[in-house]
Amino acid sequence: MSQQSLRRSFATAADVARRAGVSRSAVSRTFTPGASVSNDARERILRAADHLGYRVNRLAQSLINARSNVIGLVGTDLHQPFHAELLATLSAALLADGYQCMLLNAANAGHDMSALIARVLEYRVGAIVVMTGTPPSRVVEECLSNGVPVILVNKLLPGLAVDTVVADHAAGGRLAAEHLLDAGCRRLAVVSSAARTASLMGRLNAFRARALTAGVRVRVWQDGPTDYRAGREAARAILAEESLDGVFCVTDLLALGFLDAARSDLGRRVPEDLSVIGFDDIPQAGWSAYQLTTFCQPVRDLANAVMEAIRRRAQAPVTPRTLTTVPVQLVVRATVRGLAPTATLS
Amino acid sequence: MSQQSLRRSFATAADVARRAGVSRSAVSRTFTPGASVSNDARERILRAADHLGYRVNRLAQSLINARSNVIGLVGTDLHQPFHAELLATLSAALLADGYQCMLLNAANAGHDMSALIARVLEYRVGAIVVMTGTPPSRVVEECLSNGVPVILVNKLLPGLAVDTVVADHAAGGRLAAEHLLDAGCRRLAVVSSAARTASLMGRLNAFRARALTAGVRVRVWQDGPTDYRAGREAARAILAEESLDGVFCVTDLLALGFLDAARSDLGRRVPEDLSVIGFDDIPQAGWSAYQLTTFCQPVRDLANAVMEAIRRRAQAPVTPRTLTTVPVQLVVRATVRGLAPTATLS
DNA sequence: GAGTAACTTGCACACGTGTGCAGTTAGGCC
DNA sequence: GGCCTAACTGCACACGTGTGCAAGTTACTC
Repeated sequence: MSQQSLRRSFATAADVARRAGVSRSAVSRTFTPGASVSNDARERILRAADHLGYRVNRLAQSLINARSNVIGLVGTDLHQPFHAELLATLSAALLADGYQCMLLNAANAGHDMSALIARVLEYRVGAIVVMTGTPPSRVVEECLSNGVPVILVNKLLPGLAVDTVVADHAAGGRLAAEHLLDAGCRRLAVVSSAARTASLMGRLNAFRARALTAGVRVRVWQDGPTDYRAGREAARAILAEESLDGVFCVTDLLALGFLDAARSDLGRRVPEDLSVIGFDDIPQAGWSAYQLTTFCQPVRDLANAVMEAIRRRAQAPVTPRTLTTVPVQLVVRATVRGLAPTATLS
Repeated sequence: MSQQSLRRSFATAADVARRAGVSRSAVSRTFTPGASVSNDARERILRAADHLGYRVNRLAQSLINARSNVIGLVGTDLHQPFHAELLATLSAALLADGYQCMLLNAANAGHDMSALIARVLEYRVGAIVVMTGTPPSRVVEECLSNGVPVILVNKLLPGLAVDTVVADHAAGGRLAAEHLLDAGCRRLAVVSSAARTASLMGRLNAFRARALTAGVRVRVWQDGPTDYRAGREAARAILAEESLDGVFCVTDLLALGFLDAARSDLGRRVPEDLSVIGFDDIPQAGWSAYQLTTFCQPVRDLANAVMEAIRRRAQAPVTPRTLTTVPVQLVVRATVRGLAPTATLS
């Protein structure tokens, strides 16, 4: 295909212009929607561009516009099912809208996160979406003061002009309590983690508040991370020391670990002796070894809300901050007593 | 912090130079490792830069160098546990080495993938890593002819000058067969998918070949995707029509679905009646509801090999293609008859 | 003290693109 | 045919940075 440019680097607009016998401006205009080029010239240019394998240099383009259409995606624990699903959905939506995603894996959380965000600022990203983990507000302020919008998913940073998208954690916690109470559970516990995230605390507090309304006290466990292993350890600790009949785990991973330990290590029957509810509705929750009753956090709705916020900021950068709440939905399966659906496994 | 530049955009090197009373070159050199600046000037410049919140504009920088230190990461099915883990590990390694990751989620695979790669080429990425899915060789050729190295993980594209990193799928398949034969299984099957990937076919063929060596024929199932649901369906189809005592699922997700269907839908006892082996060692394989015997595909080694290849190409772009094979490791758990470890669950 | 080497510094050009402005051309209408 | 409008085209500047080159400065050696 390419003749002399075999080992050379990319063709430039000037190369295309030379081959098509026009000025470089014409080439630029051909690739700029809405610009004015004659059909004849456009056709010659497109042919030349195709022949040379021309690709617009976004670096130069973004340099002019002072802003690239790259979006920074910040996240931690990307391997966790829910985070992975959110990332997959969000990145697909961004790509479909013509954006590019720069992935910031803040694996070693905390102070590292500011360094990562600072690095991505060097690319003049069009926006930064924080999916997981909480960024220090100093960094967020820096983004905002430089005109880079920040969008937070499932976390709250009051006092900053950031758009925020959250699932309705409080409704989930409240419904979880009601569901367990309806099933006749009276000795309740909630299993959370040492990370006092806004989303986790929202679920926990709403659960406890609703239970108290019914005169039921709640044993609270907050320790370790929010993964499978922590769920198992919570079960061993909690179930050994007191007898419970209803547990709300603020995360599916916690719930699945809790379930496994309760069943195989501690010999409890679920849901006969013990009811368990999770949160997130990760794929594993639906696997037939678990059939966990949980809450679906609609990832697609979250992603859509984020896209909405990005588009809004792109058009009008100075609009006031926005808070979008996405409803959650109870998914009834088979880990709550008496309320199991007439089991039909597809 | 910022005085007049509150709502302004980013500060430039010229701004810093003005404030520090030096030329713009000095600023550039201050942020270029190994360049020559006096300590006095450097200090004044750093102070001014800090005050103004200066960040090097990588767009302009990469425009000069004709190459950015952004790496394109191509993948499909990012929500699948193994893919998510590979992505998490690889992105962390890249960030630790000073690179940035541009994520290309080729969710709607096939022809879309070329469009995505073409788009990321516009950012003059330093390299492209294909983690999942197979890119059309036309696009790969375009990358190479433009001097953008391509690195393939777990797939083979013969005849192209691409560096390749693969796990030792053949060894895994062979060992799986041996492990089942050692356990006394004689009625074997392998469960794969309709996707005839090099990695999947490598596992399958080696398994079958090794079994044939022992005079055992193998029932082969290749249908649907490589997920949990497909594993269940395979179990229903295969176990209904013939009696088997050893099954190798080429993916853990397939194996877990197979296990669940075999146990709860079809009433088989595992491992007493039926032995099952998976591949990948995703976290769920170790959960106590499954305790799946499988092969660990060492994600960290794969990531390291990729990093190695990137560094090599960065230094010497014209070195001949490289093929790195990463060994896999049998993880013995409890789904193969008679060979379960003396169970101690930590 | 002179010569020289090493180190600093600023100028000016280059990277590849978008776009305002002015100039040119084509086409329609009287 | 002359005039007016609309469409098209090219020039030249701008974006923010890296770096070769030459000029300037400092320090060291004989």
